[in-house]
Amino acid sequence: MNTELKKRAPRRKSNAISVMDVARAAGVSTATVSRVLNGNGTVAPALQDRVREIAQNLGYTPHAAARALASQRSKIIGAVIPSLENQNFALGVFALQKRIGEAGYTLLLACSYYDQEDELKQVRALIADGIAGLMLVGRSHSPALYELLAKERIPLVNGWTVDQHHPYVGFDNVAVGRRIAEYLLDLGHVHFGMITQMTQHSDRAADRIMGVRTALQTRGLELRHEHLIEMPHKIIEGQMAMRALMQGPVRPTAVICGTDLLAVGALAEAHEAGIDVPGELSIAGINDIEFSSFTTPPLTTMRLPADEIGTRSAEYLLAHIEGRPVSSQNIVPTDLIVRGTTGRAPGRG
Amino acid sequence: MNTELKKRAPRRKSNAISVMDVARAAGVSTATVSRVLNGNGTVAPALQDRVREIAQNLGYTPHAAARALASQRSKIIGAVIPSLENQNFALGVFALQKRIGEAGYTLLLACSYYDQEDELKQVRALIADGIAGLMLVGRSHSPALYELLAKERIPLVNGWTVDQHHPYVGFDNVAVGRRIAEYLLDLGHVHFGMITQMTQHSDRAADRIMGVRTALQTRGLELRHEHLIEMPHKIIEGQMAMRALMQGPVRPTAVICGTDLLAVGALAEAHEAGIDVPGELSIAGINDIEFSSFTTPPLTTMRLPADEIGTRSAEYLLAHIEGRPVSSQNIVPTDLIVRGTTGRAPGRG
DNA sequence: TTGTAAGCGTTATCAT
DNA sequence: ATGATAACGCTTACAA
Repeated sequence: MNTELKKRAPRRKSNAISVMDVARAAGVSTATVSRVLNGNGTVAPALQDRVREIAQNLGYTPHAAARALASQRSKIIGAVIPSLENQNFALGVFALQKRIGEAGYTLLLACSYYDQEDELKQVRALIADGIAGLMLVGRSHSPALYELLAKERIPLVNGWTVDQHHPYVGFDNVAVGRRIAEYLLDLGHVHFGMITQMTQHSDRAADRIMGVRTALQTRGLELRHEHLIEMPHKIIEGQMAMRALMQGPVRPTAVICGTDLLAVGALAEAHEAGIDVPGELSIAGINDIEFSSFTTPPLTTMRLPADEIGTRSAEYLLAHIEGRPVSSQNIVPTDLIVRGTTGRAPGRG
Repeated sequence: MNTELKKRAPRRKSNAISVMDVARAAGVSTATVSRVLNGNGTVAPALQDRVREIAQNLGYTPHAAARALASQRSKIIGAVIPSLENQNFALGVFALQKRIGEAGYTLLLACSYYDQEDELKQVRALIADGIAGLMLVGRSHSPALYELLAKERIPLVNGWTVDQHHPYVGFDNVAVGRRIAEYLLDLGHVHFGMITQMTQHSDRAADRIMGVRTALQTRGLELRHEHLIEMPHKIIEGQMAMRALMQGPVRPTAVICGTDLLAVGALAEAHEAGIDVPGELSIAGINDIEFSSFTTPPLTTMRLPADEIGTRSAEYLLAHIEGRPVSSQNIVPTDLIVRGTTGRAPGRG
């Protein structure tokens, strides 16, 4: 039997500073360095300071992959949003990133393009990358996705929605729809139109429609089928939708738009068509984007604090990861912002 | 000497499927599985198919951290942008994410908040996470950042700019400023104002100002000190700036805004002040955001294709990582979009 | 309190 | 063409 050591060419190593380098420089073991830098274990205060200083001077940054592999946890949080084109989500992600960054976590970001299968694929990739937590948008996700997350024990939070079965940070989109509809009903409107994003891709849009419908039904009114138009989420599509709405036999006097972006398009069409807003026609949006204060007239809308959703989602995830107690139900406040595009129904003034 | 095996409590393992599981199920070694899945090495075609199928059926996803550790490379690309509030950057990141996603990479996203030190910190974190490539915005970065990247041999691309010393995907912001100024000069304007973002935080803003200045000087004109206003990047700030501009002794007849967002604010102020645009005053933006087609009148601006910057940055990075040849200089086309907010100088019509 | 070394899930080297 | 196994950089169970 051969007892000599097998020799083998060393593998290509990164030229970065490692725990070994720090340990050697400090005259201690790698275990001690690790303990100091991770704040667990017990190391004499004086030694701690010395190790920390040496690590600092050497410019040591722990290799995240190695750490993740050894400890079976990572400092990466994932988020999958439908699209970054929607500023609402961009702002939410921005706030999320900021908050987790303060806690030493980094953000792995993916987009689902409003598709559940894509979303599942993205989540698989994020899991492979070892995320410690995940933020999603809405509550309609692939069952396989929920299973996967449960199996891997990865904390999840659904944003921009409320959810019976999973932790969430958001608001009740049904209530949002109801609220804006009730406001217009109180203004005497009877004939309603609605322009929304594709409900096929957005449980939020579907909820808002339901809210509007509910409010109308309570007053014995209804949202006529031909007065509900679903469009891709673009200003120009909002304009097209409004044009279609104004060509029907019964013209609505109040048009609720699922988002401000669509409302801006609707408003632009009213302008072009010479329709007086809010004299002849009231238009309302949902979101309160920066722009909405600067349309003419300024847009009446519902304020939905995207940044707060991001921040509180981050806080939920961090707390959950670190084992601190947190509520799984996180309602974020919404507000009706009355500006210039809404008024009493014509002839009810 | 003690020759018995040391026993030790097993460490907490993840319950995910590993190469071992696949290897066992296929009756081969882990090496073979790895070779099949990574497409290197040489494995009999029939075996390849079998292994691939088994891996598929088992739902095997390689552990990214372990892979990164063993292979010293990762499938993660990093990006640090000033802010996600700026839709321009959001769109660029969106395109970048999409393109690298198609190639099996994921996106680690961080924000610098327009601060070089923050940016350096974020890049450090991304490097620790083992990014295979990095996209930054602009060309003004901490020297330490450049050193770090060089030392770690991480490919970098600077977006939204041109750069003498580093790979870039973007356009010459000086030329953009010059172009819009020349257009207005040709319209007979002599008195110019300019509203821009804080140059302190943006080499792009500084470049655009220089471009405007250059154009004016060529015609023997100048941008007066009190006619250049730097503001945070908000619509309302654009409005404030315009108000200030209109209160001075010499009122400009043409105001160039560093971004469309500022231009929207400026336009709103002109409206409120009862100033006729473009009769009395021409206003131009830079960016061509979706909104700019829907202001009244629609905004004249420079089109800067953010999505193309993202896509081409992704392509540069991927090519570089995979050792394919690519150009380090990537100019993206910009266009003057003449719409309704600009016209001949008053009295020159 | 500190050190030793096993083990995390892969890849890549060497042997067969 | 395939298998055995060292090595990747770190954390942590256990020994000292």
